[in-house]
Amino acid sequence: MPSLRVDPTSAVPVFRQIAEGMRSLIAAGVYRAGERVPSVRQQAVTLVVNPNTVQRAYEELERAGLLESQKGIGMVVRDGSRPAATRGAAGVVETLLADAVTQAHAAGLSRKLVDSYYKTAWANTRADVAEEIP
Amino acid sequence: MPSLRVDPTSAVPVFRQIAEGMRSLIAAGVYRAGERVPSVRQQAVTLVVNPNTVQRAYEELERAGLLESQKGIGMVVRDGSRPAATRGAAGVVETLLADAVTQAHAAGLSRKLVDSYYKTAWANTRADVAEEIP
Amino acid sequence: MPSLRVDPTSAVPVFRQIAEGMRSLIAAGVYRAGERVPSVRQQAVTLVVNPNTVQRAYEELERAGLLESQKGIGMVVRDGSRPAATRGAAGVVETLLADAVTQAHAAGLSRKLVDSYYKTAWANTRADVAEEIP
Amino acid sequence: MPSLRVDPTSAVPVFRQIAEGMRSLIAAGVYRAGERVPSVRQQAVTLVVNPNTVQRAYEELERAGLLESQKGIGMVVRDGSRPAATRGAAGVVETLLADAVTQAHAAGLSRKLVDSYYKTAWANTRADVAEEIP
DNA sequence: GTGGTCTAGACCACT
DNA sequence: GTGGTCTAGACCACT
Repeated sequence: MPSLRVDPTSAVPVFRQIAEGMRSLIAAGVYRAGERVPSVRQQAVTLVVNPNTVQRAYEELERAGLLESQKGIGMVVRDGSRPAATRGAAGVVETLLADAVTQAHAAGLSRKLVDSYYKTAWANTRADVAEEIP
Repeated sequence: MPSLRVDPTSAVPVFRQIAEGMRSLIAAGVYRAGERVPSVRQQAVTLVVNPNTVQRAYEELERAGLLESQKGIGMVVRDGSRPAATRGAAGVVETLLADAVTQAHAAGLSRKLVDSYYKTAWANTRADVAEEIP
Repeated sequence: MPSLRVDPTSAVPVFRQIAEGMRSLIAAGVYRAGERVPSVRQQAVTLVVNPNTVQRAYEELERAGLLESQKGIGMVVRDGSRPAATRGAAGVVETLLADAVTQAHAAGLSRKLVDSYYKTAWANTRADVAEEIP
Repeated sequence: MPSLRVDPTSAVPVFRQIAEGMRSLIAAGVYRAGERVPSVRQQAVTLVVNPNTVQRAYEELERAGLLESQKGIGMVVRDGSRPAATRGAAGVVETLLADAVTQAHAAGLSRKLVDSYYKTAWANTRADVAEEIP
């Protein structure tokens, strides 16, 4: 089961990590249209983070049209948000790959070496999944 | 010739962008052992950045053993720094690719789509080079 | 017949929207002295709102002297409440207009432009009425 | 000289009052393209408000494309932001007027009475200006 | 000094 | 309990 984790030492702000992580979970269909996502406080406990930080992440997702807040109820996934979430995640992945390739090229790394990193990354991902299944 | 650029809007601190950019240039052989790198002030003017920021980047490279300061001369590339720089750049690229693949997997993106992004990234890099040659 | 509606996304608290809406209906003579207003539960269903929220609005109207609760009957419009309701609504309208004009003036909008907005607002109101008559 | 004030008792969040107030000042040409606006901390002292609240207002203006943050320097008015600010302020004024007229109509207030409020609002604004000139 | 992020903790409206 | 707003105060990167 995909889960949300946060790296407090990363240069990427924690609230953005949470927003992007939730977006991935929506893209993956873990949270579906009309369903509630974990409440601000609950999520804060899970991620060991201040509620305000989660709040900020959820606000960003609301502005992006993926979530909608219902007074006294909680945050709910909006209709049609899955394709939008997928597009957003795809954009991030595309940018990361472009950055990686640009840096590799600038440092004169061989295509062969970088290809091997790319393949290994996929292999490790599958391995993670495999470990979780049994 | 690959050049150093900085994105002030990025989440990655500018001093780190400079340090990693310089490291790539060393890895690529643009700056060779015994050669001087641009002075802090010169570099600051070129990158439209505060000298303190460049200073900090150079300190990081000194700690990493890639540069050393020679009195009255300036910062000089240390002997044997090229393979170290290459290893460092390779590590960053490896991490970026791993992040990209992990996020792609979390969002349920198809391997096929992500492969296409990866190939396009390489194609764009070559196109850039081609443009720069004439 | 003018009806009561509530905008849950507004910055104005829902309970206040309800209180002011009811006051307008009293001012307009839709609810007359001695008559019952919709029960808390009924109103809550109509407005798709929690009964507590309606309750709070009715309490506010009670404190304002427009409604009184009669045991076994429900909330009833008090004698002489119509002029008071009209004065209250007039005060709100006066404040809104003052705010609008103050903000227009602060932003340097021309009197001509703001006059046109004001006239259009009246025209739209009449159009709404016309639509409702047939 | 137009100044920025905040009403902490209003239902409108303070950070939005600040954002809209600053937008009016940009629309009025008090802050011009390329100029710095008061720093977050300075503004917070002036308005007797927490810096985070000002920060949030400035973020909203940044998202709206009116301000731009320059690292270590401060928030600067973006090129071409004046017409955008004017349009934004006009929209708010239009909405306030529409609300006022709708509520007046719902309460059965006479057009004559509401017109007199509207005219008085303009008269008061001019009076304020007159008071400030000598 | 300037903006950006985060924590800790409080109060409010609404369910 | 749920989200929304706000204060007080801290640390970071950058000028």
